[in-house]
Amino acid sequence: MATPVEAVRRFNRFYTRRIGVLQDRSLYRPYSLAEARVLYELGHRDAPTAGALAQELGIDTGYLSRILKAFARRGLVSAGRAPSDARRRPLSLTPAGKKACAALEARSRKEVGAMLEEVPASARTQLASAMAEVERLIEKEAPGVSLRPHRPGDMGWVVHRHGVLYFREYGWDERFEALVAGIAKDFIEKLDSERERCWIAEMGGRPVGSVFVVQQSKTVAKLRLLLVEPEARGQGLGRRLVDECIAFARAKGYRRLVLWTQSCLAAARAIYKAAGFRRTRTERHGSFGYHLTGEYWELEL
Amino acid sequence: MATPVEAVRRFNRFYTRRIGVLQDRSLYRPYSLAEARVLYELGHRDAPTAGALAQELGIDTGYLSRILKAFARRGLVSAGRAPSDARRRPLSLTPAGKKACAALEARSRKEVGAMLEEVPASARTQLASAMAEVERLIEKEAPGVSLRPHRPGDMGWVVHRHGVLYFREYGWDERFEALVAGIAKDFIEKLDSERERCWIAEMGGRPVGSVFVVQQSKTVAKLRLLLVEPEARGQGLGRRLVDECIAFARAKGYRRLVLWTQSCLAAARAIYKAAGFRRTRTERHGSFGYHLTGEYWELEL
DNA sequence: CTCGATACTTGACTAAGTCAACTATTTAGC
DNA sequence: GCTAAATAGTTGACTTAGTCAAGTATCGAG
Repeated sequence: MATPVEAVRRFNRFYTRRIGVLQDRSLYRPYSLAEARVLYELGHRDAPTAGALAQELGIDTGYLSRILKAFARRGLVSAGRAPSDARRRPLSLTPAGKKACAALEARSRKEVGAMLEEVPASARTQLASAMAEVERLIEKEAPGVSLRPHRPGDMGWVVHRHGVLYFREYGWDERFEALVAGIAKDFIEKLDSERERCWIAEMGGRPVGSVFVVQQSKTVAKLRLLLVEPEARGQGLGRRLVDECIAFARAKGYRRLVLWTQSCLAAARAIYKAAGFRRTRTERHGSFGYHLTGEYWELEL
Repeated sequence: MATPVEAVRRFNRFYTRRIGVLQDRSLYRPYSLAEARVLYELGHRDAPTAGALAQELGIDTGYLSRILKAFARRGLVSAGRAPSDARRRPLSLTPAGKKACAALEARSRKEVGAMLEEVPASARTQLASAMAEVERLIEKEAPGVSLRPHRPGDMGWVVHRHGVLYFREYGWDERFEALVAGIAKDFIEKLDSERERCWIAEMGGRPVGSVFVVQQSKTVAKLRLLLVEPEARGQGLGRRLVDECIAFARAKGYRRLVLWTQSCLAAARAIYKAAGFRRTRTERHGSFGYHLTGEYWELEL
């Protein structure tokens, strides 16, 4: 795959062409593309001023002024007056303007619909969500991360991502993934929902992290399957997940929170250490195709 | 989420604006956007004719002719002559033209790079792949489906998608997902790679289906976890996966291929039936939050 | 009340893009 | 091999789109 810069440039070329095709002049008749965009904005916002429109659409104010004048002449828009500032002229569509806007929209919808006919039906929603993703990624700040309890599909996600990431980052083979699958299975089948819990971290509607607390004995809880996706790292999510577990274990009256990890998992170990865990024991073992050193950590609550 | 048509329209508005910003006139100086696009194409294709360029870029031939003439005057392009057809004039950049093209590209790269600075680093590759996906979905036919053996991450994917899809389509809760996780775990841990197998169906680089064959006894193989993603349905993939299993079971000398399914899974049952399986027994049970009728099917090999 | 912004308009212009008619050549039909 | 239709590209005459800077009206701060 090319670098992001090249990928974006490629996409720009592609979409410039595509928009050119989609925005054939004749589609907007009797309006120009700029006019059509203005009409659209007027139909979808609440009495904007000329300046706001110019900024939103990125067009010259002089040009816009002329377009609006032409619209006014044709009886499509009427300019009110702002109560507080007589320079501002809040614009709104007249009934005729609304009709023109609706007609234009209908045509656009039809045109896009025709284009979508070419796309296999199954791919259309994929297309919609890929487009939404592009927009989200360009436009918005990284969306906030929220935690939620697990729901159907999440156990599989946890297994899947453990499998992929530990293979990619440490080379661990499917046996590790199978271990995780077993833990996930047991979690669901033996779940005591009063004393055990799973948190899924979500960012922009997709999971980016997980952690589990399960009961090891009446007084000892065990933290398991802490995972943070690469794209969500470096913002304290791991720590947040661990803190959630600690608070939960305390609230439920456990006396100790324990966990098992590997010496090579530096990021996770740093989190445990910072959260107050102590290493109690280490143990060499050969698993998932490697020689590993397992570590037992615990935290008195 | 809106309909695909609305989503595409929204994206068009969004990207029109974005491209407008990105394609500020001054960026291409001393060329116009159209000139820059022509220059780019000239630099990246092998002696195209004017007609080919016009078609590729979707611009008027007359306009293009003028642009090319201006380029020729500035010594950026030279038109050769096609050996077979004297009307065609294969175009190529002179060294000066190549230099101009490279300069333009460098500027574009810099500009896009600056824009990408605003996007969190972790999101950049996501952006690139979302863009590639949009392009792929619009442009290309649905890519072909291929089968491959499993690799790390696949077991989790199988669990995940079973969890999500059976919940969405039939309401089955996490206990079903846990059952699948157990099957996946056992598959890896007890795998006899000579007599057992998993196939993952891939479309455009992402998994869209699965099926497993495991050994039940020396002479009996069992087909499990047949799954086809909604986007890949309706093109015989389910049948293809089942056929793969049958061929494998035959090749390995099994005498019978059996499977367990549910009466409500109409699509799967139809596939089994068409492949020659017979139902041998049914059994009511309550699982995953529903009253279900399990069915045992088998095929003499 | 004055000065410097702000919101919008206007005049004068250039660049961009379109359309149809034109030349030169090729291809297909007879 | 000649002619008509088709194709590749060019040109002239035009419209539209977009820019820039100067202009008017109004506002807010001192």
